[in-house]
Amino acid sequence: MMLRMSTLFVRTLREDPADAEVPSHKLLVRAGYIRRVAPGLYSWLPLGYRVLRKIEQVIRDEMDSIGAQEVHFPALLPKEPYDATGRWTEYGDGIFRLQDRKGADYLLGPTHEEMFTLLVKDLYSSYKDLPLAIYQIQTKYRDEPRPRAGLLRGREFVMKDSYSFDVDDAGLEASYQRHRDAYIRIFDRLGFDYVIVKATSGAMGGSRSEEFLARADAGEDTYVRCTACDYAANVEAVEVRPPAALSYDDAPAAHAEQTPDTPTIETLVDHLNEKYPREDRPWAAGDTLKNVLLVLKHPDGTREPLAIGLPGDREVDQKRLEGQLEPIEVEAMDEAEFRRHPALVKGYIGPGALGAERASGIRYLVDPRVVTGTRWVTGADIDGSHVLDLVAGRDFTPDGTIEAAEVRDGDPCPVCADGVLQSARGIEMGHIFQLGRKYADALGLQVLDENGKLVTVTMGSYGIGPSRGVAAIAENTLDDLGLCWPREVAPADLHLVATGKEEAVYAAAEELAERLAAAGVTVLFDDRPKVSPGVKFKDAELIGVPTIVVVGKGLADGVVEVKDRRSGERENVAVGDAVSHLVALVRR
RNA sequence: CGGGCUGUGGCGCAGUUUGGUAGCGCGCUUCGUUCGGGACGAAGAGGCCGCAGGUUCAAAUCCUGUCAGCCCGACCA
Repeated sequence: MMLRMSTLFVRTLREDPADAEVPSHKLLVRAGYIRRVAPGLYSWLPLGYRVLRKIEQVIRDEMDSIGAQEVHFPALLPKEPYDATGRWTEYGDGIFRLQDRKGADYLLGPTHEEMFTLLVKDLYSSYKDLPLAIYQIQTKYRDEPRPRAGLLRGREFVMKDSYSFDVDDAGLEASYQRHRDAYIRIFDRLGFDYVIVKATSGAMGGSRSEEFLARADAGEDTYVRCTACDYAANVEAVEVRPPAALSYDDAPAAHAEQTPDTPTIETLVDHLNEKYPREDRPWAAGDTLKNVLLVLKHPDGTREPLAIGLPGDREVDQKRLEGQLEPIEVEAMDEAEFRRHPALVKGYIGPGALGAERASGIRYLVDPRVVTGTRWVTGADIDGSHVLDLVAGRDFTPDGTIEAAEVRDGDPCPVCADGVLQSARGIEMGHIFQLGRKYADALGLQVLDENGKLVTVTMGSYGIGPSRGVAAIAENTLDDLGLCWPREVAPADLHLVATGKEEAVYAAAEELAERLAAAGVTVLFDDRPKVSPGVKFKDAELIGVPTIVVVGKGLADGVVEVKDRRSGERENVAVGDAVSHLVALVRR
């Protein structure tokens, strides 16, 4: 098919839009792929919509190839199913809610686990019907607190979501693996640089979980990779490998010391080095046990205090913490709440007081590095005093451990002995996880097994964001000149530019474009008269079709110029060979 | 929700400090010249200066209020 620049509904912009910060956002607007309508809401112009549909088509192909069947739900949904799973409440301000003329509550679907589960329950009742995998490509709505970066975080976005249904865990594992393999084929075909990382399952519930991230500095996710083995994980999902418990037989008894004016870790370490110097090495922040007080906000509005103990050289990573507690939110304990626990002396909080306070409802969880036998300097619960040689497991026993400490470059790899972790940023483009029976339980999805017994179905959930994918792939592949699409998702196969003022050039270009189109190639044909060559070349580079063909001054010598958008390499091809040459190039 | 910034033709911006006929570049229209790297000349079209109220002879500009947007932090495809 042929798209003519002279009539294509597009206007390229010479300057970056003022409201865009991220490169992909700037370029998608400048090249005329999308237009902003309201925060987090974008209209698709012809070029952008073509890219979106091509991504969707790759996804469809591969989902169909593993036997997943496409269905389609409404985006406008009744409240009841979301009440049944508690998510009408859990989602809070995150969903768009509305009422019909009778006052009944509805929502614009932020995700469709409930609907899929109920649909299967509606139709199926036997183990013989399983396994089943169904999916849809749907517009989702989430009232994001802060939409940003164009398509990267919108309030309306397109999601491919699929769900697997199995009678037992082995079946779920197999379904998960099938999807994982299909995802790898999808992302390979899309032709950009991605990584698969361990992930937390987030608000959807469930256990085993992996994310597909497009590598991009503009991404919102931080992940780590091991320098030695193939371990890769979202920082939220990193599980610190706890050191072995230490013997504390020869440890001195804990002893409180005067440490006036040491409310921070830094002042404390300085004080220790001055007054209680160690023989082997100076005191360091990592020798101290810092106790941080937080408040957990449950979805139902209740607030629960929580104390976290971690090595003093690390901060609490709130995102990481919330990743594990979802849907609970976390915030720092404020002054008023602090005063309700008089045993807590700000700046000098230790496990001692936390022990006493635990009866009044403060749970005390520690970093996994705080294992039995480790010796710490920590608050004595008296202003200006700390305890030295406080031994975990002897002098205090926490309620458990929690992954709350920040992950840093250079931390040891959790799985291999040789490597250390290195971090980078990425854009979450796909997420697969084993939901288990959370939704099936909540909504009563059961089938009869071969013994005639009712069993609860186990589910997997698999998402890809095609609209975010447009931005993620753009971000991952663009260069200084503009967008630079992988062949599989480009809005056209070729960008054919006619330059010059002679009629003959346009006639030759027109004929070439028509023959290519007839051969099944999608040609974006710049047939605009009276537009200078410079403008056409700049537009072609900005729009980012992978191959640019120039019909112009070479025509006198019987050649057209074929240029690779990414490498910039150009070659002359005889006019007579152009069609076969280009068809082969595009099909490669 | 906290912090920072910004609202002026379709787009990007100046003008606001010090009130006095609303400007520049890009884009758009017409004519002519140009035609391989965002061409040139001439003539045009297009603006309740975010909104409301106030001060003043006079408000884009000062005051009060309000709304919206963007960016940075807590959410997710």
